[in-house]
Amino acid sequence: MKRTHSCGELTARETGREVVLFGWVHNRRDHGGAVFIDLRDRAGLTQVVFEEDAGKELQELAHELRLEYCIGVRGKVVSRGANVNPKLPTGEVEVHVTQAQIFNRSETPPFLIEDRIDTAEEKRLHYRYLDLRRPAVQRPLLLRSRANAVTRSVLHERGFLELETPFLVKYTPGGARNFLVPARLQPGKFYALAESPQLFKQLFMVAGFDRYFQIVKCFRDEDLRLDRQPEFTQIDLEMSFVSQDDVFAVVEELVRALWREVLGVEIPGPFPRMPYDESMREYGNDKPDLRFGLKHMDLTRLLAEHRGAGVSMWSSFAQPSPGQIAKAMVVPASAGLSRTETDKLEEIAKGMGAKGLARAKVDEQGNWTQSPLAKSITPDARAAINAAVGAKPGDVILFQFGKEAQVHTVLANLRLHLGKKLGLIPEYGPRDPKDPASWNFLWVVNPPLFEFDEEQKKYVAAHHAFTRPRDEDLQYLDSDPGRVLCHRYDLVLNGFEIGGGSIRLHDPAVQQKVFAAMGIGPEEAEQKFGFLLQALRFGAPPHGGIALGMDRLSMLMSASESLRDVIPFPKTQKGTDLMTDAPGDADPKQLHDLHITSTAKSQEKA
RNA sequence: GGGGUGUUAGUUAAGCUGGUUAUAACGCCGGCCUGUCACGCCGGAGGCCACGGGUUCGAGUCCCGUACACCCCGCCA
Repeated sequence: MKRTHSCGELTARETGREVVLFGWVHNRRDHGGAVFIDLRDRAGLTQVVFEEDAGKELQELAHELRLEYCIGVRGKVVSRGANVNPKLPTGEVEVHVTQAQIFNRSETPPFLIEDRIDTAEEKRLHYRYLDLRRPAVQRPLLLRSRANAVTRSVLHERGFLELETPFLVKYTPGGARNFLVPARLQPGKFYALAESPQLFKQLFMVAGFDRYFQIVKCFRDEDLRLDRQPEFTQIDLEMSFVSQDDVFAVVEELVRALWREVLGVEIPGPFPRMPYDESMREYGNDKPDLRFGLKHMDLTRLLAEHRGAGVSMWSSFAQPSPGQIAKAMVVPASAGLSRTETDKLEEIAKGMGAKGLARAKVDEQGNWTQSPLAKSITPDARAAINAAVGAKPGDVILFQFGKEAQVHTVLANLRLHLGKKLGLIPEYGPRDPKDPASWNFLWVVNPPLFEFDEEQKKYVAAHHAFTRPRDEDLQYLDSDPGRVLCHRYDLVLNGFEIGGGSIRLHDPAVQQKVFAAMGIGPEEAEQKFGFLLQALRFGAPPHGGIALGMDRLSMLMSASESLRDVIPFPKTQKGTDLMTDAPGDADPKQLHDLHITSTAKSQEKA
């Protein structure tokens, strides 16, 4: 038998034709006489019928069929007349079997292969090849395949060359933790798995390739999250002789083509931009979800003006102290937040390291109730805060104060939590994938070049050491490095960072100053980044680029709940593969060949 | 490293303030049934209640620990 059609394509047009279908038994309805089988393949379902008068042999075979048997049938396409099944695209017809073959029987599957996925993810991952049979599990992967095709097409069209870079690279300090690979041929030495092609793509620019892209795996040995896997895929690109606007133009064209070709949605451009500083100030992170409000208000200066406002836990705010801030967020009266619910918010805040969650409910007179602050707050300060945050009667004001990063983490997450709880945004995914307004794209631009490392008591690169400072900030490189902003940009979609990049620093003189600001001398720089620094001295062109997270893009486009849903064989939060049981043990011979000794406590062998 | 949620037939769940035989649906097995499409009807099998301790006359239920999965903080662009 040779397959003539898929299980998703037969319609009334094929009536009367003899066809051969291959697939899996999706469902069976055995009436003793006639046996109905829903035959499934990637393309869909077709009802095939073993009729009572089909002959003894066929009848016996039909009764033998069980779920997930892999079979082939030859038969005639027949109109279902009055028995049309409107739920199936192929519901107008059925195939009356004249010949059938069982290619392979199946054990009873551990879960049903159906669209409704309520099986524990642990189980699904253990039998991932069965889980992947589910049409609903296949759908995001089909979408991703399409996105790959569109990406290649758009970028090739725009003159980008698809060039490959090594995975086995030299470890470079800073940034994400690398996976290490022992080098058998060089005893005691290690490769690192590339966390990104960053340095190599810059070398492509030095080499004059002008425009490079790659859909490429990256590896980072960091803790996992809903949107983070240890190996993931980036659409990585780099361009010579470009400004930030040039990069944005290409990326917006690519992203809009993806939404147009894959989802059939026309996203308006250009995408809005927001300074990093504004994002941190109003949303507490660098990837704000602008589909809803609940902005944060900074009260640090106000508290200083009111000498701590009479509240003992705010007394340290009477004098401004670096790194310490006070912020508030207003939950509108319309949210109808109960006291219990507010208490629960405090638990969430504490879970994120907050000491507590001071809050105040504003009454008709502007007084505060249900609040530990109510007694001590000075009336002046209360009125000033009410005015600053725009609180109306019935509103609840939530406060966080202390270390800047801590305050931002807590308030940013509370904002997201409330956005979902109050129904301002869905739990996950876009409200309506077909509605352009459900997709909030945003460029977050011009973050600081350096951040101050409290532990090392010095400035370190916020991104990497080769990001170009803004020209107007070059004057502060020596005097006030923290003030220098740079040509770094992140693309944000619905609160997820889906891409990030920068215009690179190609001027050796400025580069030297940047290193100096971080306390890195010429020798140390040479030792850490030697080959790149050397390359930049041979007439390197101005260049810049970006990397887009293909997994996150696919997750968002397919309205999936997790990155795992767009990766065929994902890892668990502890980095294991429940199907293959990776990572596994290495035997002593292997370790010996690799010149490796394990210091891990030896595990009991079964 | 830390916080939270969960773990009961193959699967998904119920199981109350601890009480003697741990339920249901789907799946599975057997039988019956020409028109079903979540087919139907009759019968049946199937449990280390995640694991290890403890409290108790008695633990699926309460307590402690461990493992695993998920979400989050730290970490990570």
